Amino acid sequence: MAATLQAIRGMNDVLPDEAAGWLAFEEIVRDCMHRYGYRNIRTPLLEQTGLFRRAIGEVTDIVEKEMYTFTDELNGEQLTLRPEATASTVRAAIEHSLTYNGPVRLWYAGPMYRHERPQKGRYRQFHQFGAEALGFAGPDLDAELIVMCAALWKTLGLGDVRLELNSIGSQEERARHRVELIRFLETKVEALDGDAKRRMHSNPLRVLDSKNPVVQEATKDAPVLMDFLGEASLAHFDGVKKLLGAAGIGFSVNPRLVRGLDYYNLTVFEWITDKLGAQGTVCAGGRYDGLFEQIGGKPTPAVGFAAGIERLIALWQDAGRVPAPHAPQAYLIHQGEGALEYALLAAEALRAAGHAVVQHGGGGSFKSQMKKADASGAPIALIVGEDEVRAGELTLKYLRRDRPQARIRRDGLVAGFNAALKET
RNA sequence: GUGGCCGUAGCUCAACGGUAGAGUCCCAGAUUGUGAUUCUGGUUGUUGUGGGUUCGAAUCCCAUCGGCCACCCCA
Repeated sequence: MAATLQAIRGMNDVLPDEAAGWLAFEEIVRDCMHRYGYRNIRTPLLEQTGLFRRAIGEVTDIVEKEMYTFTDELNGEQLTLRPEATASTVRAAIEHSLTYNGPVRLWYAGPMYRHERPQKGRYRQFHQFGAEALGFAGPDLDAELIVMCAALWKTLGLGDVRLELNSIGSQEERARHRVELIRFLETKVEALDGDAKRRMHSNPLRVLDSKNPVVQEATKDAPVLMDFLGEASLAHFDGVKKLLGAAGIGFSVNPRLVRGLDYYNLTVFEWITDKLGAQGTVCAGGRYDGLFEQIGGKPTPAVGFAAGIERLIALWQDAGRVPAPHAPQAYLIHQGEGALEYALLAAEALRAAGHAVVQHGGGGSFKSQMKKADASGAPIALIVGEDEVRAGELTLKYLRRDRPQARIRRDGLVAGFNAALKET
């Protein structure tokens, strides 16, 4: 036998037992998006590498070392598996002039790819859903997205997520703060660790959310970005906070909250849990008013978020809220002369009426068929033997209730079955 | 990319230098047309892979692949 083939590291099979939960989860997300007026968009998993380099930022970790990038050997194009979907969504919006007639609300879901070392809640192929409100400038959409998330957590029954909020202002405001921050960090350089020193010039904001207590202590009097925000930025932030207050959504302002991707401005937010170990961020987003221009579109304000499906499903499981998979309504056992054809047609009649009926396959003794019927979780076993075929009937046995089994007429099958289902 | 722990039956695990085992699951029978309990019997392995040490390796050593967790970073 050839060497065993296995899935690529960090890319997981979602097996049927678990996939049932995924389907239920996705259905809840779809329903939520629909209720808020967001329309689905499906973009390719593969894009030109340049899209992500320009959108996400050349000096981010994602672009520098985490992208699955390769050359298409057939035509020499540089391609990348999407590490996130906002860039693709905006690219599609520009390419198809989606905001020509005014702003649009969009949502997506699907796999993303980042070449990181796998650990709890972090995989090389992982799944996100997200929403993007394109063409809206005011704080109302920032708030709407956050309110929508809160509603979704409520539907899912997740209690252990908290909201952190910040405003990172405009590019100009960040630039002025950056100068002051670097000046401050240079005075503390002996207290900084290697990571902090490295980032001091490349991404000084990142130094502020270091997990190293020594670095935290040394930077506790660092210049705060919030103090550099002008009137317009502060008004926008106040608008968001006021709406969240009105909606009764609790949050804490974290002045050190920054986002990993370059395209954000003004509002940034994260939904965080303490229940998933080191990967506590379950959903994150913010405003990205500059992104359209950055990748060649007309200036268009926009705001969005992305949520990690694996992380949310893990939380959902912890909370014990994942619904049990649907069992079939009946398991159909057959044995003897003419029973197979008879059973097949009976099953088809029930399925046409909307019922989930599993017909036993692969032979086996009557006893083993009964065992399969039990294991299927179905409330009812339907039995077809030579007796039933001759009589034009089926035997109906309740598997989960102590009720006598009964014969039902084949020509009144659907009605008889419906009546029996009510007794389960 | 860095570090720690770990890879034995489909699953959960034992054996820690001397014959690879248990539970569970699965299959069959007890019960020839009636499941989930019980009893009886049965199948299941290149001990992740490749080298090395040894009379002898699941066990010790090295490499490699994979898993888990953390760092970095992120959803």
